[in-house]
Order: sequence, then C-alpha cells, then structure tokens
Amino acid sequence: MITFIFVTKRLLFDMRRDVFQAIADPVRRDIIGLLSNEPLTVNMVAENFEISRPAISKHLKILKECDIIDIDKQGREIYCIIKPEKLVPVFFWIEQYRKLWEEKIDSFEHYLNELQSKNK
Amino acid sequence: MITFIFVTKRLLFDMRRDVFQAIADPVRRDIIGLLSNEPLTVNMVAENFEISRPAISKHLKILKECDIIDIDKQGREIYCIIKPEKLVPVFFWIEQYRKLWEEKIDSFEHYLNELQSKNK
DNA sequence: TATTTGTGTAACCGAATGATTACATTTATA
DNA sequence: TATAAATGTAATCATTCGGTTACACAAATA
Repeated sequence: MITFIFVTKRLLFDMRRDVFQAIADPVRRDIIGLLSNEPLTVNMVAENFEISRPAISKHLKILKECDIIDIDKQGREIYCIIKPEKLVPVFFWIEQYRKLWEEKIDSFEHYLNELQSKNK
Repeated sequence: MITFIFVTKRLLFDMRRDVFQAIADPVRRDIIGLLSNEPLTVNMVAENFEISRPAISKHLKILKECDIIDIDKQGREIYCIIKPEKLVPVFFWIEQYRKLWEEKIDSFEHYLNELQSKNK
C-alpha cells in the first residue's frame, strides 16, 4: 500500500516543475504579466483570455507547483499573488551570457561603423 | 497534392519555436552553457551527456529551429556556434520584473533588520 | 432553504516532448 | 576501394501539454 502511494506520487510529480518550465508557455507569461500589477482571482485572470476557465486553472496550478504564485482564499474567491523573487534564477542564468551578446553586438556595430566610414 | 503538402507542413511546424521554449529544457540549457565557451561538434557536445547521440541531435535541431545556434560544416564534422544575442528577449522579459522582486527583497531585509534591532 | 457563483478536477483528446534503436548518408582514411 | 567516422533521421514508445466538456463542491445570496 505504501509502495502504491509512493509510485503514484512519483508518477504524478515527476514532471519538470521549475521556473524555466513555468515561463515556457506564452499564456503563463501573460498571466505573470497580469499578476505583476495586482493580485487577481481565478475568474479575473480568465477574463483576459479566450481559452476556457479550466484551462486557466491548469496554468495557475502549474504556476503554483513552480512556486511562482501564492494563493489567498477570500471566501469562495481565490486571489493569486505573484512571487516575483522566484524569477531571479532566470535573471542570473541569462545574465551570465550578457557579456557574450554585448561583445557580439559591439563587434557588429563596429563593423557597421567601419563600413559607413569607408562609404563616405 | 498541394493541399497535402500544406497540411503536412502545418502539422510539422506548428510547435512553439521560440527562445523561451529553447531554454525550457535543462539539457538544452547545458548545451548553451557548453557552446558559450567555444563552438563544438555534435559528438563533442554529446560526450558531455549520458543520453544518446540522436537525443542530442534532436536538442540541437530544436536549438537551430529556435535560431539559438548556427552550424558550420567542416568536412564531415559539424560545429555548433551559439548566437548569444538571441537570448536578449529573455533578458528584457525578465528585466521588467526586476523592480518588483527588488522591492520585495528590500522589504524583507527591512523586516529582518527591524526584528534584529528589537531583539538587541 | 434553494439557487447562484467561484473554483477545482476528472475524463478525454490530439499533438509535442524526449528518449530509444536501427538505419542511411556523406566524408575521411587505411 | 573498402572501411570507419560523424551526423541525420525514421520508427517507435511512454509521458506531458494544452485544450475541451461535464461535473462536484463550498460559499454567498435570494
């Protein structure tokens, strides 16, 4: 019985649940955008999209599992509150490549400048 | 016949292919990390992972489709070259929430300082 | 108390993901 | 030229994703 529960849990929770997964979907990025202004109930979030409310519920569930949002139950309404600090790992991951792309963009601009001065 | 080709193309290319999708997978993030040091051949990339070479080939294909890497064919070897500037949209997306998380972290630090001074 | 409202979730579906093995193709080399 | 090496890809598989509709349930309200 214990084994059964364990296996079930493993199957149910073996999916990747990290912030990179959370922001991979455009709908979830939009939800994050909405919640960054103010906490919203599930229905208020859903109003901003064409897809069904249960679909939004599922996206919110994934955001919860990735710990990007907290919930605050007020009676029968559930407010979703963003935890912006959970995005920081993405910032650090991307930041480590900043030097790389700045070099590349700089060298491209340098190339353009060279080209322009030659054509004068 | 034309219809058939069209439908096939649509089915084959309807998947999300953007930089957020590219970095959603941990293996692909590691590949980006490797390639940020130097261009590597497919086999050289694959040596760094436990999974099969075809699996790596597929990840590289996705990175190509997301335009994160370029390829440089040298005889029978294919070098993968990173295009770090393609990560910039992620940087801008995440950067817009910086103020939000800094405020939150600041207020938490303020709270800790208050707590500490009261316990003196 | 009966009903409406806000929300979650189960069942289902088609497509994508991420892996495998087996095979094809091109290029270098013995 | 025969073989080895580097790579891509087809076929297959189990799982996840992202959506739907239908239903359940608790809380507010008429």
